[in-house]
Amino acid sequence: MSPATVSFVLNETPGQVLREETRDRVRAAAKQLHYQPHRIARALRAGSSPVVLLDIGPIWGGHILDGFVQGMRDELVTEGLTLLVRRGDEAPLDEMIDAVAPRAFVGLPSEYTGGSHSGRVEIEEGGRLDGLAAHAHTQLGFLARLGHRHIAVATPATSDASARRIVDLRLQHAAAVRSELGLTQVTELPLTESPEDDRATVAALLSDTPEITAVAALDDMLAMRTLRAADDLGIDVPADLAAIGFGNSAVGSLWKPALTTVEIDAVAFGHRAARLALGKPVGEFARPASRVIVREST
Amino acid sequence: MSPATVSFVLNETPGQVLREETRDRVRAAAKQLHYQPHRIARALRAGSSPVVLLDIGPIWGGHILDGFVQGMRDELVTEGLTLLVRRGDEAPLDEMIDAVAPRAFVGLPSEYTGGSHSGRVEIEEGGRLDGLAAHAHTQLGFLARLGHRHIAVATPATSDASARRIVDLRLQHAAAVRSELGLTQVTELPLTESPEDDRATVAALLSDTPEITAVAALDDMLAMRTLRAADDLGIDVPADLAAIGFGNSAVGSLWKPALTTVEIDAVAFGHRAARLALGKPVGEFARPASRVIVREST
DNA sequence: GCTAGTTACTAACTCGAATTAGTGCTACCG
DNA sequence: CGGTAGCACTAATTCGAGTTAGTAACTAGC
Repeated sequence: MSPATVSFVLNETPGQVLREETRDRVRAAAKQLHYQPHRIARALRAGSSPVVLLDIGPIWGGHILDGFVQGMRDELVTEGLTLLVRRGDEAPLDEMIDAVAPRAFVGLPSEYTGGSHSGRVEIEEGGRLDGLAAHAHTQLGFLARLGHRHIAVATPATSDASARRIVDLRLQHAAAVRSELGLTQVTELPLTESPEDDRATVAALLSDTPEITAVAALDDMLAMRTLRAADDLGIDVPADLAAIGFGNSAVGSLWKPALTTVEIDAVAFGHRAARLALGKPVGEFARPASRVIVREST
Repeated sequence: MSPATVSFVLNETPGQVLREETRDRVRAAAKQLHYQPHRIARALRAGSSPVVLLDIGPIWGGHILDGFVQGMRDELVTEGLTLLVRRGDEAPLDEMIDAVAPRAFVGLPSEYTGGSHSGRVEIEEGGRLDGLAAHAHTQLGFLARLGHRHIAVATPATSDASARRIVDLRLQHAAAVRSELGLTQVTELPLTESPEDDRATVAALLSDTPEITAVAALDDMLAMRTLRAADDLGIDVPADLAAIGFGNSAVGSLWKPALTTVEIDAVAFGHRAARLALGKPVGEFARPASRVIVREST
């Protein structure tokens, strides 16, 4: 068995004429010897590892993320690629790209700018139809249809720059759909990790701007912080203050009152992201990318 | 500049006599040419990528995980290694090990058995002093000291085999510390994703075994499911039923009543895991690996 | 027996870095 | 002038897979 012949068989090199019997012999030998191609050597030749790196921003988590990852994986396995996920708290992005040499890189709105690395794709999620802007539309539109005009947007009171960037991006989307939805005002409501502080913040906001009748939160956790503060202040939800979350997390349905929230079709987003990263054509969304799950808090 | 000389300088090969001026010239040239050593080629020579793969079981999440990852990373950067984390829902473990060829592999109690891969370390977390057994001791011991004798352990009603394995492991730990703590009985309380089902399960358990006065949950989420069910059933917490969580997650302090929980020193565990994986000696714990955060639910 | 066609072979080389053994050159000392 | 450090060089190899060009061995047809 020459290395060349073996290579032709195992990699099914097109245009190579080999007897079927020979192919069988090679395959049998490979099996018997438990031949496992050395991936690093392959990667060296190919120029990159059979890996796509997904960089998650600091905010996303839980339910949505799971679906997104799932969707990307579905798409990548068809190409024999493995998905690697980097969370905000893990190794620095550069270090990670350097260490694994991925075939492609997918970043949700991130700090990462510039870069000569091949196959790098940035998803800016600003899409009017399928990005965060659309989700803002879904969330605020629902409140608008219920008659709310003054709405507060609950955000995390973070000082982290990259987290802040995402928050600002989402506030911009909210502002962008404001007039279209006939909303009078959209105010920011920055919440912390402390229930006491949050109570004070909510109380201050409502006394400053009593016209506010609803809170749209950037995630379910923030919505629940709001509900907790409202409960502490003796505010009736949803009669005096409605609240809607984002992401349809598990605790939301458990809360009392059960949290109304926006669910997004994360799996479909994952598919899209993967196809984009691989340079394959992305199709249309089969159904709306986000929808409201109505429960008791609105 | 010969390749050999350059290699000696850049890798600081010990035992090589070189003039400082030459070293400087090499370094300057490397900088000017933006020399970036190709990691895959390096990995090929070294036999593995400069990466340690951490495999998280299906249960862990949130707060604890963050600390653990942080701790491992602290330790690994000193060796120039990058930490990669695999969650339960991502690519299969084999595929991932195959794709990145990590220097070492760290698995929390997992399905993964056998394996010729070098540097693979399984952490069985059964340690009496510093593992899950110790945490069970911390959690149940606290309830025992409050006078509880019949305790229910809230578990996720999962059918997933690997998740089930971890649950069983933790139930075993609970059973193991039972007699030592003077507890009469430790019963399993399997909770689902449905508040209605949970309410029925809790009601059934308490009518079958009215002696039960406390619930110890395997994580905070399960503790909150229990609290939700208790609230629905009109059970007074903590007077008629106490509840303690595990993991000190963010929502726990937000809940009403605020959740008593067990916090574990995840960063220290991360350090240990990394040192273990690298074959370095692991020291003693400076302080208890877990402690109770007392709030209103007990 | 010659030619053409089929099939599998050998040998050399790529990817990029690291490492070894051996060599050449300079400078200094006795 | 010979000997010996001190220093940097050349050339060859390794890691494992994959690829290419050229060739050898065999069979079939005329």
